Amino acid sequence: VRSSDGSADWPDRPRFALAVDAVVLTIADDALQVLLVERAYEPLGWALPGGFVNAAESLDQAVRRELREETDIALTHLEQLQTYGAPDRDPRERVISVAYLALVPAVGAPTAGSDAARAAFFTVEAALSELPLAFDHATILADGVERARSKLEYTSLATSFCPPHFTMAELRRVYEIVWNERLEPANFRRKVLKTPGFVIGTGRRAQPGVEGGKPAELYRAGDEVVLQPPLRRAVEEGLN
Amino acid sequence: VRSSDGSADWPDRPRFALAVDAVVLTIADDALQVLLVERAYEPLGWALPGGFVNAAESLDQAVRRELREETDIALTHLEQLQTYGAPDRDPRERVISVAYLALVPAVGAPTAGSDAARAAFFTVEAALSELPLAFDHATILADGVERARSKLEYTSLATSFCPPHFTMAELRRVYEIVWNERLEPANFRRKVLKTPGFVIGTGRRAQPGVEGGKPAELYRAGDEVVLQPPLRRAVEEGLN
DNA sequence: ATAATAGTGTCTGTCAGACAATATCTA
DNA sequence: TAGATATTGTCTGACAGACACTATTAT
Repeated sequence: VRSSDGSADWPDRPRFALAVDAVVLTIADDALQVLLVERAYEPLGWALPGGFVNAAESLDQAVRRELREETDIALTHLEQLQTYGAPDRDPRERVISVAYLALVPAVGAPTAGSDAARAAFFTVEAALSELPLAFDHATILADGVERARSKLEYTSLATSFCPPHFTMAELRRVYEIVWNERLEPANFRRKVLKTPGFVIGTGRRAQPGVEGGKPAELYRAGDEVVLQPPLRRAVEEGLN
Repeated sequence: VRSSDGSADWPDRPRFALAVDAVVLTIADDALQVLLVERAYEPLGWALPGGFVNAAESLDQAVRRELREETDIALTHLEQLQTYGAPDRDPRERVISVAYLALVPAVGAPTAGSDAARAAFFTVEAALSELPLAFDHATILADGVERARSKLEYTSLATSFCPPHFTMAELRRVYEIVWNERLEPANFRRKVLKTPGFVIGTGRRAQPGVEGGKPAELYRAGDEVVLQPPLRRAVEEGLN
């Protein structure tokens, strides 16, 4: 063992191709959706957006660069997920992939930008059960969704799915969709408002829907904050 | 963007040296300790154990191989922590490091095995404040300790620090040392025993200490289980 | 008996689940 | 007005913190 390296005169260490891949989640049409791109080269099919890391850029820079080419959406949250390095995960050559989790507010089309062959949001359910995802991307996606689910429990991360101004019902809907479980509006509101910094009330109110109803107060996201104690989801179920 | 690769006829992608480094934590002398090795090559000094990944092995295999050369302790827990890839984190050449967190029961000497120049356990406090750790290993260590601290809250991971048979006081002591905070014995016991699968009672009892006292029941670790709701530590404090 | 450690019982405050009641909008 | 959604209030059970009390060992 040579604690992370040999000596300077050991240039014969193996080198690896290094990629970043992103699980970009959003909420649209009352469902949790993930951004996928259609591959232009073999193996064809749908895959997570990503690409190879350049020689001089950091991993964060690499994933932001790749996503900027995919979509012009502002990433409201980006965190490293895990690194996948099974020797045969790419059939042609060994590729190490550093996976990221990104959350974006609901938005229209993925603005198939620049050289993207095709990019589109799919429901997570469809991506995992109907599409054959390339490489080990189904595993990465499942891990990303599980990370998002569990971080909603103990952080205020859910606001990353929301637009700049949102109502309490919209925020609650995020939880209900991600957890696939119904939450009591009154109790949810109490918990969110009792957590300092989770949301910040603007004075304004939303337009009532077409059905009428009392106009809801508009909030904006606070700093990311830890919920102590956490919000709790019932049981394991749903996908993955 | 080319979804994680270009084409098969694009062999000009950059290649990177890939290392695994491990934060190996244990509890000894009433303190949280970390395994460090003394580097045999420049830059000299102490570092986390680790080494370069071979061309055909998985990341898990690589870290287990490197640790087997360091110590013959059975790893009771091993999980991937995060990947560190800042372009200048190694002064000589760019090296991507996949960091792992390992927990081992208290044990004697680190059995400086095989080609290890020198290996020893240091208290985390000393490693972070007194030693200059090589590369970004201080950051990795701090991240590993924080991961361990937070996973004690919501999983039964603490048993990984214990020998095959342990008393409730020993398990509680793990929490007190890692969190640097005193826990109420009665309440701790109630919480642990009320969580199905956290510990399994053996019929046996420990030898009373030299001071006497009622012999404590011996338990062994159950499967890793999620604490719902979690055990709670008071506030952020201590190291990191 | 006394000291020391293990283990039990119990009171109390906090908080989440359930749900009733009130407020404010549209049609 | 009725219908819909937002918001407030309240009752209750689960559970953690605090701490007194009992049990079993050594000296």
